[in-house]
Amino acid sequence: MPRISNKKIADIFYEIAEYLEMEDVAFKPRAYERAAQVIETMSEEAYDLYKKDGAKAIDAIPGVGKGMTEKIVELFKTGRLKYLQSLKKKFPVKIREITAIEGVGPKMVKTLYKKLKIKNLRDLERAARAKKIAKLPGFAQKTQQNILEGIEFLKKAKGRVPLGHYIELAYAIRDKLKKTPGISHVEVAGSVRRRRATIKDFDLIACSTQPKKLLQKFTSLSEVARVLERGKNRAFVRLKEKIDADLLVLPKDKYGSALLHFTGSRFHNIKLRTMAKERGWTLNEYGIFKGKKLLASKTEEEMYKTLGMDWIPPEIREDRGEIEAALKHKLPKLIPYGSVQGDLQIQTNWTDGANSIEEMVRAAKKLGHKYIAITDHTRTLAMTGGLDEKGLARQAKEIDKINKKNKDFRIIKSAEINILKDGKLDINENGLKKLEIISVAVHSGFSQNERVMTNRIIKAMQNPYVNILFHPTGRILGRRPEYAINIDEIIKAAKKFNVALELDCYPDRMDLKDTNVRKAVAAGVKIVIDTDAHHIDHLKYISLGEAQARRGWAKKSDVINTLPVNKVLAFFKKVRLDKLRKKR
DNA sequence: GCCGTTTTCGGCCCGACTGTTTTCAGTCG
Repeated sequence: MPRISNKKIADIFYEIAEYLEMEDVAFKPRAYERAAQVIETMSEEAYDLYKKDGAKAIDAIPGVGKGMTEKIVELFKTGRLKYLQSLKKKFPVKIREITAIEGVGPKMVKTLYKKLKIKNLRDLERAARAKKIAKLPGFAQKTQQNILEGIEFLKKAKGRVPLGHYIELAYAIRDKLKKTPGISHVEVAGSVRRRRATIKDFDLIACSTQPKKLLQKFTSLSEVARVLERGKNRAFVRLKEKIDADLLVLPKDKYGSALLHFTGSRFHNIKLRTMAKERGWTLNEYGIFKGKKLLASKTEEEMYKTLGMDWIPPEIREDRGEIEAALKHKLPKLIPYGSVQGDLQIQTNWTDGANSIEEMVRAAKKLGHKYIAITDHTRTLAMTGGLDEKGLARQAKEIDKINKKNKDFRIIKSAEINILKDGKLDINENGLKKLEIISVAVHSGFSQNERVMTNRIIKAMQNPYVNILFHPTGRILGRRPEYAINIDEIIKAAKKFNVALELDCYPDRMDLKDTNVRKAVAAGVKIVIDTDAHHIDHLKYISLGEAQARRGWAKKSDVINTLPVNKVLAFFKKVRLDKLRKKR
């Protein structure tokens, strides 16, 4: 049975949604999109659910009913989907490839295919260059030009990008707009405000008495490469950094409704609007209305309160139960920003890091950290010059020396120990004993099958010395998928063997992902938030980790390194002693 | 195609902007 990934199922459902959109089918496209989005971001693989509990487990996925369950099961059984094949037969078009162009949707694809037999991006580019597009009914010069420019952009753009590489730019743009006359509010909304691990564009909202002036300033910022849209209260630009930015400007008393609208997520908004509708109200970016009467718009708190619920932190606005919790006044108290007191994964120039231990210490202190763990790679990671037992001992001496010089700061002796293919560690027991925190990670054999990989990691976690599993699923955003592991079993083992799971918040990793954090936390597994810094400039990413922990509904008490250093060390020491005692 | 403290049938979020139009369809968020 082919192991079809969630990503693959989601891609197929998105594709179906576009084909149905093309045929003007009502409502179904959104049903498929909604299901695709849920499957794409859920914590466990649908395939694992199916193997364990059969079709009923698939049917239990929110947004997936009888029809889609059948289709998913067919994919698992045959690796194919007859329904998609029949859609493709009718319109043999690479629809998602073409609709990736900004401003080109399913309806245009249909015309392009019917009139010019355009099936993919290459056909489209050729037709546009030959000036054939402008002659089509409903198309003209401008559309043809937009298509050509859109194709050029697509060639350079990378799709969704890691938040951490762009977040500073988003806020820099916000800050530039702050000084515009007439402005009362300006804020970054959208997936940046929700702190999704990857983003597609920037959504900004502002309130101003002079929207024209503000939009003028926005579209003429030095960061802007091209203006895509510009209306009375909205503009859409393409930045030189190969990412788009959207600005919505409304009057001051609409700040709350505008911010809510532009923060999303889409499905969070849809649920709120449906709730408003059930009461005979309407909800839009201008407020909540009963007929023409305005019920709320000034602040988000007021908006939520009018709907009978508590204010919901943006990080969890994904329609994953937060609305129901807010209605019952039972939202979790999410870990506050600034809670993490020390970073427990840092590489230095002893292996593949760029800076010395002392440089890392200085940078960490500047950030307000009270401690860091030095976690250079170990022996078998040869390309990084991994340390063996002797190397670790030499490094320990160096750490002792620096610790003596720093009274108000503590360096913890640790390592990122390699889990070998059979689940053994590449540092012997004597070496392990000398470390204060023992963290382990997989760095090879990524293609092992799920059973082998899962057992391998669980075997490592059983080792009584092991405290933390680093970047548990191994994903690199946009480059490498998670390795095949059964995250449920990993979480169960983490609980059983008292091993913390890392939320590695280097922007390209963000691993554990939000939905896995939520599962781990629900299972009572402890989390640590680390940057995996290889350079002093990486330490600042810790707030991205806090953001993602919030997205996983984590509380401060779920995260070990919110504790002061003595408690952190005591915690791990106790775990080790308990495990050694049990072993005997 | 999904879903249900009104429901297993009858609903399904809402508005701005563009381009090609003479009142709107398509796209986007």
